[in-house]
Amino acid sequence: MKIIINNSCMVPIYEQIVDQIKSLIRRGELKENDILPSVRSLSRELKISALTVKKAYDSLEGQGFTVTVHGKGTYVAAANRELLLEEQRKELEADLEQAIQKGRRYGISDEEIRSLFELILEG
Amino acid sequence: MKIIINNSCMVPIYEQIVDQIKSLIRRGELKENDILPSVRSLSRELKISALTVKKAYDSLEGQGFTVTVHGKGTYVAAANRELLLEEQRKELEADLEQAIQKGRRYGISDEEIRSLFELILEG
Amino acid sequence: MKIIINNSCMVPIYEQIVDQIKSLIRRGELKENDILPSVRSLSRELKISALTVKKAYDSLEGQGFTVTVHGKGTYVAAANRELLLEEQRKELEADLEQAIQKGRRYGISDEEIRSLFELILEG
Amino acid sequence: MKIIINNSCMVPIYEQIVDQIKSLIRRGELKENDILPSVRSLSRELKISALTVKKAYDSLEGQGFTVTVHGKGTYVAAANRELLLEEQRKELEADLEQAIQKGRRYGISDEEIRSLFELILEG
DNA sequence: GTGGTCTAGACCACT
DNA sequence: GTGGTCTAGACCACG
Repeated sequence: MKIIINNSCMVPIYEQIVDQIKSLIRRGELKENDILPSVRSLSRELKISALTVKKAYDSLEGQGFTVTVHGKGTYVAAANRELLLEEQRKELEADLEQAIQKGRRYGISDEEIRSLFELILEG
Repeated sequence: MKIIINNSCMVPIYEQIVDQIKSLIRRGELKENDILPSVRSLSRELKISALTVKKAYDSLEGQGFTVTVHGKGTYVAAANRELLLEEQRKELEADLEQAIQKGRRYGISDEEIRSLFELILEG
Repeated sequence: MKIIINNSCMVPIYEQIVDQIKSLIRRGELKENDILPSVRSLSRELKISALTVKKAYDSLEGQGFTVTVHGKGTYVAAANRELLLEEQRKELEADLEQAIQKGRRYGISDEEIRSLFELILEG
Repeated sequence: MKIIINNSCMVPIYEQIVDQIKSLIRRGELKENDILPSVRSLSRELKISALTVKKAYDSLEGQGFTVTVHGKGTYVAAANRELLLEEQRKELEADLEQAIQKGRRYGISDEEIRSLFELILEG
């Protein structure tokens, strides 16, 4: 589990965990019936509160991506990777569209928006 | 002052006010030395607490967009177009960066992100 | 009455009026039994609210520098110019001392404080 | 945290808190990454509203002296000595300027003001 | 009338 | 537990 927490960005930690586990499932690095690290071990590994990891796992289970078996652990559910991919793509699309619309409301030209985008993407 | 409060979204009310007043300044609907509605009248109009409006006005003043005169009112500050443009550009940059980072967390390649971006921008 | 209002500084307008009339009395430009401009005329002249002028006159009367005769006007009281001078000097002394002490608390050297003072006085 | 609130003076409570925390940082009693008392605990300790403490903390963060992490607490920011020194110098400058202006409003000559200043500084 | 401060308590999100 | 927002109402100072 190579999960990276960015404490300085404004995305909540539990959401970063959810996003990255979804990504691992989509890419096939986590397959159906694979077991996730325990709440405690992951919290130790990431040096964050166990409650935060728990919140992420709860969210994943609520969305149907995992199944928790009491006393045993949390397992990857029978996931529809295609569906997941489509969902994530749509989420990204929505975010990008919202950003672009905001830029246009601000009177920033499409050319400027594009160059800004490329600047960030290239790093 | 046509300010619209969306209570159902997660953006704080005072921030919605700040954004919309900035927008009015940018679009020239509020000009230098124009007076903003009083804290109390706007709070009455929007049916929200006066403190919430005050918080918005404090934020605007802190960012240099307005000047408050005790006992008189809050006025649009001078020479803020440049400031506003820079500010908005940074805001757009932050939004784009966040979207890109989310895409990467989802394991979507930069190429895919770029093509999605172009699709939205062109479409 | 050459009273100058500085709207941009943080001293309340009514206090500026009080200070300057005290100064006129001290310098002998306003003598015992001289009549002050009416509230209305001074408010017109300074382009400020009549209530603000009234507040200044009330303050002066409260401190014993003027006497108001209903229906006639406001007159300079039998003033003790020496006393006034001493009072104002002490007030200035207190302000300067407080500023110097604050600077020292901040760890700023006397030399720096002095050069800052000279800069402001000359500038 | 030995913060003392003076209810009888006209300086707002939140500003007194801001000033004293800045002072603690300047004197090194609060170092980089130190955590400030929580809003609630300080409000309990000082027997004031939590909102008042929050306003002080917001001000400190706005001025770059602290960093607030949601759900964790408020921490002393890095590299603020320079900032603080500049800030304090400006504060002293404002106080001195105000004193000088008051002296001039009182009709006291610059020479008199200077000699008074020197008297206090040397004395 | 205006803005400035403060209270006491509520509900929410994050850890 | 933490901070973040919001309310409804109070009192003060300035114009």
